Amino acid sequence: MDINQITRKKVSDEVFDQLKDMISHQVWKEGEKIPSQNELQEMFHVSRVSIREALKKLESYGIISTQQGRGSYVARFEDADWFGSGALKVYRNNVDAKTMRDFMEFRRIIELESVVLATRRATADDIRALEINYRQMVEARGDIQMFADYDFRFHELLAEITRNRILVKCFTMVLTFLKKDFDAVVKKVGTGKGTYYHQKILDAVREGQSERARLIMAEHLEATSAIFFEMNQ
Amino acid sequence: MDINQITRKKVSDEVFDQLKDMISHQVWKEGEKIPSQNELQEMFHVSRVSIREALKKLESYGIISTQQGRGSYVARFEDADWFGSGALKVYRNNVDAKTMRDFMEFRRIIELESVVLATRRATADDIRALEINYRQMVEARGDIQMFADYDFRFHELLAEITRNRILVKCFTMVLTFLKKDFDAVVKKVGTGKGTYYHQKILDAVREGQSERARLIMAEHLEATSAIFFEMNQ
DNA sequence: AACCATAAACTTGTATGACATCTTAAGGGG
DNA sequence: CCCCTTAAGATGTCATACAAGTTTATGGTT
Repeated sequence: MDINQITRKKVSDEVFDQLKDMISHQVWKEGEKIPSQNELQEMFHVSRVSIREALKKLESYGIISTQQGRGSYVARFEDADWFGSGALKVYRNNVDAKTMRDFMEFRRIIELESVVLATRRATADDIRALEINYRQMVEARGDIQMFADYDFRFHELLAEITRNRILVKCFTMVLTFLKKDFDAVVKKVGTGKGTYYHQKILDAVREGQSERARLIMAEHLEATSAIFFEMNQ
Repeated sequence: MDINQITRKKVSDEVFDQLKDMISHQVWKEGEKIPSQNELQEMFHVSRVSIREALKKLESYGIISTQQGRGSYVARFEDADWFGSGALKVYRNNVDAKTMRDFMEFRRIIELESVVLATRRATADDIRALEINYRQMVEARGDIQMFADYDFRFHELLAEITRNRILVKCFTMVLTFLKKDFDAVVKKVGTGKGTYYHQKILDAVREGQSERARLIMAEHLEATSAIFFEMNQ
């Protein structure tokens, strides 16, 4: 059985998490100055060392920028070098509609190319992995969250089958960002549509018809993002 | 005239840079343990605080992982969350041929889609910016490095014209990684081919023919990567 | 000899105090 | 009013000590 890891978290990490959440909830907005290290020290009742370590991590993530003699300032989303790092989650709560559209559009680019390359490069084992995933997803129809996880995993599998590590990284980055919305859409539309599209994509991949796979994926994504924008109009 | 910024760098940043370079040059290989903080302290003749700050930055970049009581270990490229951060440069020197191919393939995906979207969304100002860039590039034929920079900028402009921030970020990430190779190819083939393709792409964008723009870009990239692989066979 | 519990040594994490360096605001003399 | 000096506030660095986690050494028991 699994033991609950009871590793006490490091003080500096707790401070980091709290500051991250506070910035995420816009206690201090983009470009604004956060309290000085002395003030934070008194707020959190920890040593300045721990405060500094937390700030250093935030700075490395591109969430704040620190200047000697002046203080630390919350970075602008534009400038922030949020890619891949934990910074993505920080900004997730307060990106504007335009940025969401950008993410959706980018996802489309990645996934359409992904399914084409995957179709060309899939081995027998890859096909089998997709089939297993499909079966598991169907069987999970009772548990919508589990269903959504298998759904997500199907797309991830396709990315992995391309054998392109950069593509996989990008895919993971974008889909991690969109996971919550992804789940929301699945819960909205239920399990029917998902299995329908996945089966047709799986067939196309199995038969090596990359262009057909691409078209079905395009339909699939179209339907998904339509629901999303309907929910967030 | 430009004054040479004579800001003395922070001690911790100098330590960071040196450690980064050492890891980049595989003084310690992936998975290996780097010296303890006490040893580093004596090696660099700085306080442990500065060492710790440098290590914290490396850890935040995903270049090392630190465990209390054990030490710091160089992260594996696979696990490293190198996206966007300075970590990319660390691994640049010692990625394998497969990863290079992945980057090239990914660049192709990004750029082909980029030029299509750019063609659809370009304003009169955007066209003008591209024309100016083209003219500057032609005029810079005498200085091959400046020529390469304008060349690079042309592609970057196309990405920006899509107005998709995620696309731009990804483009920048990949091209920053490939910049050195990019320059090398330009220096190899000279200025003729570059101006030829850029002009044809510019024409297609101006006339709003996205499919044609895409095809020429495909040719352009094909030629470029052919040279690259020829140089690195 | 093999085993195991305990202690010692090593490594990272946190706290405290002091001072250096940089930035900005305040104050004072022209 | 302007400029220079000064002071106050903020971050950067150093030294020291101790806490907490991990590995190694130790020494006795079986």
